[in-house]
Amino acid sequence: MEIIIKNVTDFNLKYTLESGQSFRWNWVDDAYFGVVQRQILKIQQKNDTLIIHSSYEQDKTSFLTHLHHYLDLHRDLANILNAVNVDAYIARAIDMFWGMRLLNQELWETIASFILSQNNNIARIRNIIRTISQRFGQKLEYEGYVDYTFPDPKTLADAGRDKIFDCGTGYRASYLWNAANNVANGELSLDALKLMEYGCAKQELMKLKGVGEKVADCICLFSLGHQQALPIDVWIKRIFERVYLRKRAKPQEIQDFAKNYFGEFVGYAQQYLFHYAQQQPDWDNGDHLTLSFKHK
DNA sequence: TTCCAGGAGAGAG
DNA sequence: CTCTCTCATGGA
Repeated sequence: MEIIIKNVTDFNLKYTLESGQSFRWNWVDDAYFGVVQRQILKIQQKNDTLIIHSSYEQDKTSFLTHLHHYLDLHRDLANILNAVNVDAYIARAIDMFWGMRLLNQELWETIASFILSQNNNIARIRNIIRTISQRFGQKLEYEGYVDYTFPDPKTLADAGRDKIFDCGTGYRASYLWNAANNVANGELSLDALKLMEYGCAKQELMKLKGVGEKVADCICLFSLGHQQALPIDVWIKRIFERVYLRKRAKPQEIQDFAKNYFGEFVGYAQQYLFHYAQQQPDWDNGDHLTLSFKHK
């Protein structure tokens, strides 16, 4: 089917799909291809119009509803960015990547992806996830583009640790296999997780081996829609130590400062800072905080 | 060759 | 509680 969404405000497809929160989108010729809801999606943006093609052919209304949710289009981004735009440093990040949104991705795939992300780089994470999907997922084809669903927990549990290791997952293989078993046997309920508050969901996720504070926060932010989650990876740690706190800081200190400084949408602030720092660190611009124009 | 990547677990102190 | 070491892998 084809879906045209017009008058999309404050949305940038490229920044949203290439900001390190999803590992599954591929740019081919003039469009992004990916897998959502076990269907291939082809998405293009022309100014304020989204052109979406999919192999999915049933129930257009519910598909459209899910698409809005997935792309985070139901939120008032301008309001959010205005709230976190409290100094000249993040102002540059916001200005440069205006329209970047936090996705609401499928939960199990997000759990698995960020278990695999630890002590790893984005390019290699993408390769590993592609390999796992190719070997254990279901093959899909649309307009000549071939991709694979991410395998469900039971499939990975049945495959075994060694087969997961063979996908290049390294020491994380046992973590992923363990998580797959926990979900498959009902010890961890994905449906229950979706209903929990942020703190409760994070705590529940951290019961999984291989899921610590940072990975749990990624899952909360990139799948469960908890905008107050602040994943602290090496980049975010560097930003807060060099730009904001100007000293070595433990994760909890950064959490406390950031929550107070940026407020309830700190997760969105984090995404802009992360993407900005990756492309143009600009660490030692010491005058940015004295130029602070909104923060009291 | 060594270092690094959207870290976390285990052990020592 | 905090600090340190280790865990596979591939690209720079």
